[in-house]
Amino acid sequence: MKKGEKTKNLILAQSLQLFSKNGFSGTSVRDLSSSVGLRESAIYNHFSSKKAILAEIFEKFGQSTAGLNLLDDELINMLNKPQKFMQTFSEKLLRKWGDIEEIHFFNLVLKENGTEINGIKISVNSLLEDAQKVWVMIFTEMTNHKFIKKGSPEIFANEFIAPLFFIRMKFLLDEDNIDLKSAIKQANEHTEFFWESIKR
Amino acid sequence: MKKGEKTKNLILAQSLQLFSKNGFSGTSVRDLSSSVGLRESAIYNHFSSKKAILAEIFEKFGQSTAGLNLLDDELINMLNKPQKFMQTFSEKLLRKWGDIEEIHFFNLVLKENGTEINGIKISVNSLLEDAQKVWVMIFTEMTNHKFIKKGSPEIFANEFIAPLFFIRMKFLLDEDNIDLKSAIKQANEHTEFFWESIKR
DNA sequence: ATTATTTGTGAACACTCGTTAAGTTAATCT
DNA sequence: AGATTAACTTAACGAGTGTTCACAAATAAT
Repeated sequence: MKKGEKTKNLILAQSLQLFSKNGFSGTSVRDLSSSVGLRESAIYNHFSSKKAILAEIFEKFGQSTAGLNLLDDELINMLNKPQKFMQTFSEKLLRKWGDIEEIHFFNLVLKENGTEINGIKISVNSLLEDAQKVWVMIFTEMTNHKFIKKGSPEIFANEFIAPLFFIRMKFLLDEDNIDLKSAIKQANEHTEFFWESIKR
Repeated sequence: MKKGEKTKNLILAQSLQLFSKNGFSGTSVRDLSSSVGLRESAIYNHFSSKKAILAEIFEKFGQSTAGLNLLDDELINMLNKPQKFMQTFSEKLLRKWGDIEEIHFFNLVLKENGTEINGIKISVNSLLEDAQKVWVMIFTEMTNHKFIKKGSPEIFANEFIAPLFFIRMKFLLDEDNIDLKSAIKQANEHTEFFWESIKR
């Protein structure tokens, strides 16, 4: 890796960290540059503007917070054991959400919710909707194969996902107070409770 | 009401609006003053600093987003009809959350989450925890009187509240896309689904 | 109606902001 | 190795920041 590429990644990483903590407006280019040990002007060798940094952060981290990429073969083969499936999935999801960069990114989305960037609106909403869509698919599949009882997959999806986001906000949001253990514990409690409502 | 008090309230109202949209750092004193038709220096007749405005916003709106104040006698007398109780309460809560000032305040808390103000940390978390505590109380009462089946009131509270916050974020967050009707509809679906899990 | 007080303006302050240009050092290529 | 390109520094720009101060206008009290 060339030197330029290296510092560019460093700038991106530090920007994510600072933007998520102090917000985009609350972070100056001088804050950024000094956090990577450079002068402010050096930033512009790698990015055309401060906004361009934010844009590239969203290009890099913006996809797939929903968890679609967690659906590997091992997991898909569990579809016929819904409780096991949900438990395994939610633990994987929470572990992903517990990653420091994912935490920073979530904080950033909350802080910059509503901001336009390259004509696209940053939106907490779309995070929720993306996650919901995945689970509507999953529950549709499960009802079709009669692995769970009949009912609206949309409602099932809402009821399953909402507590996971709730847990995320409670245990995986405040950087000084991350508690992955409690998060997973409550997610298991949730899955157990939820399973009782949808089993055949 | 004297003139001074009037403009002070105007400044507070406009500040809540602008801070919630552009963030504290993203809003200048000149933005504020011009939004109420004044010069920037006039602001300092009513507030000692920009930060003091933010502090007073949190003093004014910061209490009781949890919904404790919605628990009037009419509602308490419904405790023995849990489904009716939950349905009535959540509709009241969502209507409150659908109020424009409440929407702005929620956006503000999301944006300024983690910021210290007067030594107190602004925190999304405490909003969730406050709401949860209220419902732990309620479900404890309901289990004691055997209005609902046995089980952990903490889990019940999580399972009941999480979807309400989920709904809030989906339908009562983006100012240009408020949909109270859908919010209430989904809350009713949720209550119905949830009721099946906790009825005796 | 006159005075006292409150609320507002206009201009300025010291400082920080994002960004650019010219020149220097360091890394890469042949 | 020397030549070429990439990466960084120093210095500066115009504009915007929060805040202050002397003064003017409007309101409230006598």
